[in-house]
Amino acid sequence: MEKERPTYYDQVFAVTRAVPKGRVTTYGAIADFLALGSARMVGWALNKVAYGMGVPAHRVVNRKGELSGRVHFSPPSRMQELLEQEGIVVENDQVRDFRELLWIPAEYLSQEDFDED
DNA sequence: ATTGTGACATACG
DNA sequence: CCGTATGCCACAA
Repeated sequence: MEKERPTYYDQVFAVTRAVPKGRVTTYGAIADFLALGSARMVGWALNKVAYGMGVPAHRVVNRKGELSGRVHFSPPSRMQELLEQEGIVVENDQVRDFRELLWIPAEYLSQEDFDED
């Protein structure tokens, strides 16, 4: 077996997958939980997978609650549809009651508790 | 090693 | 609200 150390992607994927249905999180929140660098890395990592590994990337939005990453979906409207399927209301490319739907991994998960695999 | 890139965040004017 | 600047740092070439 080829030994593979956890890459930054895996961290982001794991946390993203941990986001409860009907909730959303932000790049900054994930980055903060990982305590690794910046939110940019999160979006960049998601771009590599883009739902390819079963990662609900549609639950990740920017700090304003906007679907900033929808352009990376196929089609872009896919992101909003997925969110609406989970009961999230999206208006003007922004999540309604985003503040209430926001799920911060750092407040629910522990780096010890969460495993990458 | 260096440069370019990026689904962000924050600060400033 | 908008544009600009800077920080952030993993990864590809």
